[in-house]
Amino acid sequence: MLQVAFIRENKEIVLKGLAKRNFKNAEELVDKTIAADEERRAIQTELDAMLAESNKLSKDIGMLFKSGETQKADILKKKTVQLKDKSKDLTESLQNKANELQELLYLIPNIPNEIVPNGVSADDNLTVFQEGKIPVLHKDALPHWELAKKYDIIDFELGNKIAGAGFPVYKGKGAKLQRALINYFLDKNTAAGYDEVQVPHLVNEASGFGTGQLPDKEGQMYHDAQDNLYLIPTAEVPVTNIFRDVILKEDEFPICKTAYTPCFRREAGSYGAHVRGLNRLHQFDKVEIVRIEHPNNSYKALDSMVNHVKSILQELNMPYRILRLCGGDMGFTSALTYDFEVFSTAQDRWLEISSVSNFENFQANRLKLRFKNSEGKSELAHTLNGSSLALPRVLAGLLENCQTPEGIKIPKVLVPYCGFDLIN
RNA sequence: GGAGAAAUGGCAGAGUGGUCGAAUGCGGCAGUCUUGAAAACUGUUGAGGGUCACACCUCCGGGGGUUCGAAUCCCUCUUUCUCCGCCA
Repeated sequence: MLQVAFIRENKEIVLKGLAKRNFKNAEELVDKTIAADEERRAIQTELDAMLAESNKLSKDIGMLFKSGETQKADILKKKTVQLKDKSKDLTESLQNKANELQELLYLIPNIPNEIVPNGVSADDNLTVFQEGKIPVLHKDALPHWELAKKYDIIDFELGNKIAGAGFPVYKGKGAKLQRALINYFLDKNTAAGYDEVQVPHLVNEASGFGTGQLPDKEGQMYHDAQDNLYLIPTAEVPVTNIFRDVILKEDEFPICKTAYTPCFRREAGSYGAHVRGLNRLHQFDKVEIVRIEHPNNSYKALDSMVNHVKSILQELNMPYRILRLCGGDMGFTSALTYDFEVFSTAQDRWLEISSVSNFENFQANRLKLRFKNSEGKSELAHTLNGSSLALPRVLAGLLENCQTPEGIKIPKVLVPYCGFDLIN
């Protein structure tokens, strides 16, 4: 969430940013927020004055008791009782106002970076880079869900039986290829300086709020009501929350973490051909990279993350492109996002396999993730994350693009991880 | 799951109803001394709100209560430790 002080002092910038997101009724919301903040501070000031008086009286009473002047003390007691009633009311209205303000702040998305293109939908995203040769496949080439069946490496029906749609079972070489990809990605990430961590796959409510999945994406997460825990939709949640309520020293930057986790998404409302096979799942594997950065360095860090993901796709020899998301297609919490898409030759379309974002201090504000700056003051850090990489669509692209009449040729870099170079 | 103990500032650790945002030690930072460093000495050192700046307010695991007044008493939740039970 944005800082109230920032909104108060930069209303025009905020409105301009929201306009880029095609955000409806922006000015009304911003004005309401600023008003709520002003009211909150007014109440706070009034309450503070009352408490100050009450504190002073209590001290006086203490002294009077000590010196034995109990009658005088009793008179003061009566006064404080009155004050207490009033301050109780004020405390309540302060709480209400603070909650109201909080609710309003939760509704305001992050301000897009200058270079975010205008636009309303995915069609308006800007292709900033493209690389890799799109292979010409033999005429009997198949989409990955057919290949999965043909070689018996992924069983969607079996997953249906055990859990439901969107929970595939990987078998044999398919399962091993999954494991190979995970290890390969983790090795690449750690070689690039990201510390590997293993984190919980369930998180509490505070963590959900910390990274912004709550309250706005409540319905997208699986929720265990009994213990009030959420299955993570991405490793971003537990990994970034490592730094919730943390004040870093300036020399601790940069913080670079990588984690493999399964990801769980309800994907309520998805349907159609675009969710076939591995295209959209309720459970999938992903290796994530997360960085905590000094504000001065976060965009440099974003570039380096983009280059890192590039290098992986180059090694895998996959045709891919990089999109700079437009205002209308960007996530709620992001200031700048680059999506990576792999071309799926048999489906003749691009599949999103990675999303790399700078959240600036939007998440940090909720997380209370700060650092001591050179003046010794606490300042919000910047958070970034990206997939490096999400498995299912990499696998889909790989199966489709690497198919030959003899079978699926495994990219060279993966062979040491799999122990085989052909699926047939 | 049962029984007991505990949770205080970066860390250790005092504080059981009144000038306590909190002794003391360590650590950190700044200075003195030194060619430099160490040692020693001196000072400084939590977070948030608020203010032009002060003042002032809130916070001693979370929430609630008693009281004129709570780190301190009561209730509750969470977490940690010890013992027992169960167990990959």
